[in-house]
Amino acid sequence: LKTPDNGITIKDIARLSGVGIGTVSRVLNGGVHVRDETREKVLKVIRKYNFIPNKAARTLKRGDYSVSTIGIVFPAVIHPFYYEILKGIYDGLGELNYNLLIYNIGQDRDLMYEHIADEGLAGVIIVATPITAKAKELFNVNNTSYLFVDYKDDEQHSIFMDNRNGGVMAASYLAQKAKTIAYIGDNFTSQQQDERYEGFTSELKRLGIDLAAERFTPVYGSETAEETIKLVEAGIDGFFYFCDHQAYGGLQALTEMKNNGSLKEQVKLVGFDDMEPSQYLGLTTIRQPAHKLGYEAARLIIDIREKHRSHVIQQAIMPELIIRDT
Amino acid sequence: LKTPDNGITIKDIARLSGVGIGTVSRVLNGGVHVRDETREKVLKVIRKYNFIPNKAARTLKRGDYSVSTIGIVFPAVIHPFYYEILKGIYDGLGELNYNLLIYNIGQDRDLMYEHIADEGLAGVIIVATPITAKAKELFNVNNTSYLFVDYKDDEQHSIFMDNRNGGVMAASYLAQKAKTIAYIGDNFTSQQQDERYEGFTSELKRLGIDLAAERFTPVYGSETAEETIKLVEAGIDGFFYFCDHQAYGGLQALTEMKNNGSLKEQVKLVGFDDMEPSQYLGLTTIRQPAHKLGYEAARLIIDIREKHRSHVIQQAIMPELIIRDT
DNA sequence: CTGAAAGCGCTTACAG
DNA sequence: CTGAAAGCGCTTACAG
Repeated sequence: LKTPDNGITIKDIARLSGVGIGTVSRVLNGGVHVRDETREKVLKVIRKYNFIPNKAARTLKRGDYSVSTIGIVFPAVIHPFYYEILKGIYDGLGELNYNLLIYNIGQDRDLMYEHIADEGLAGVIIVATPITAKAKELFNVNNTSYLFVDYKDDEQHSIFMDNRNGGVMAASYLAQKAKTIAYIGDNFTSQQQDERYEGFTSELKRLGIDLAAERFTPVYGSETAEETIKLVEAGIDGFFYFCDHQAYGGLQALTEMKNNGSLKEQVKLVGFDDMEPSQYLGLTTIRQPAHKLGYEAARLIIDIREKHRSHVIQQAIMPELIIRDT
Repeated sequence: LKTPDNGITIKDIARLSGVGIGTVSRVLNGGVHVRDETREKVLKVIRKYNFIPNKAARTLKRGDYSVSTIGIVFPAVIHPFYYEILKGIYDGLGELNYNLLIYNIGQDRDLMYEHIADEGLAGVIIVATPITAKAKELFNVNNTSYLFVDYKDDEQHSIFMDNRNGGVMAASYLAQKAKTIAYIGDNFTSQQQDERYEGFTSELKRLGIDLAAERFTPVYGSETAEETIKLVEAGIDGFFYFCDHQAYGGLQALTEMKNNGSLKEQVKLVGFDDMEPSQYLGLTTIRQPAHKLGYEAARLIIDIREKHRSHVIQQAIMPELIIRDT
């Protein structure tokens, strides 16, 4: 998790080169007011011992401003959708001149948050995952602002999709186009899926339609296609998938059935995300403006930091039904 | 570029809350051995003055190992391909427990490199762009290892695609499938394009074929499709595009022509990258294993740092011709 | 539970 | 040109 520096200090270098530490420091900082001969001597020792100046000491003494950096935390499993969000964050922070520090320590989340909290960051963006009460406490004590993205925490700043309404949109579309409707979801539980599912089933119920079947499969792999084929054979003609990548599996199933002549009637598919391939594949889907989500998050975290707002921001972004061939 | 802290120190907080600085520090560090009443009092002042502990002082005193962080530099314009590389870097560094610090300061590159150099990073990965001699000098003096990815610097550690051979592959494929061949490239100059172009044209020449036309268009937008239509009408039946996204424009042109009946003969297209939509679209392309490139880069920069190698690493990765429908 | 003090590794006036 | 010393803002034994 951490790497020690090699333990050599400016004092060692001074002793080893037979000069004072001030002289070593001068060599390190541009070498002005140092005799060439002395400088060479010191430089040789520095290189020999692979000396790296202690950054903390340097910063402390110099009274450096800290370069503005925003920390980013991703969930353990990264769906491609999150990369779209990351692009948005990168673009948004770029305009505001902030760097991104992406944390990547999977094993011990608590330790990670401890780190983040005393990193002195300008803010932290937490993508698509909750955090522990302990982590929140750490952030608070250290005055580190944080913002949830694509996740709704009722008591903290959050910017998120209106997943429930996305589910409603899918339901009302399929209700018009299909007779027997199924849901194929992700076999991982998530707030996002819970809400889409709730919106989808509630709207179906409101329209007097029963959900005919539901399956939960991995986002990647062949299972989604296989389940789709079975369900089509069982008479389902309308599918709502948790995400586009699962819908691609459905699309593949349909192509297969078309090719071997087993597809009897029209089957409608609705995805969720509107990832790049969807436009080329003609997939009807619920579009999440991922880039916008990230971009807005970037602006928001800076805003929170600067304005020191007292009220909790809860910003919902509405998805959009994109009707294509399916 | 930088933000000053608000100038408040632990000393101020101590004075303002009527306690010693040790007590403030204890509150800051978990609050053990502090009376609840005292803690609340101090916390109130901390919050009131929005005190953020100086990270440098903390780190220095604690003798913290520095958490291992690798800096990442992107070119000003980010092609989606680089995000694939980033995923690979993220995954590779994740396994090794390093964080990613993505620099995002577009305006003043030199100042950025200065920053990076005295950041005390475990290493720097520079994606698809050269750097100035001055930046190299800064990295060297501060003992900061760096590695070029998807760019070849003959004198520095580099991991890159064999773009020239990619061009050769495209040429030999099209030479078999088409009679009249054109190149449609990016209207930005880059090392990558220079090499693909060189490989492509050299191989055509070797096979006794003349390049019938070349055009340079923006990667995004409608120009590529428009140019493709014009060239097909002029008799071109084989296209090599700088990248998949330009080839998608070509694909779109073909679909359009097919639909209005103006497509007389078979036209072959070859892209470069093998981005996700390509597999769905049946695009023949030269695959660059972008994820692998990033993943290997992550392992390499750590290796360079740990082994303190003296010889320069020059690792070429071979692309692969993926034949699909076009 | 709390305060006073030492010291982390540097940089930078200040003398010489 | 060079050395000795102060001090950056914290943390953490050490007393009390």
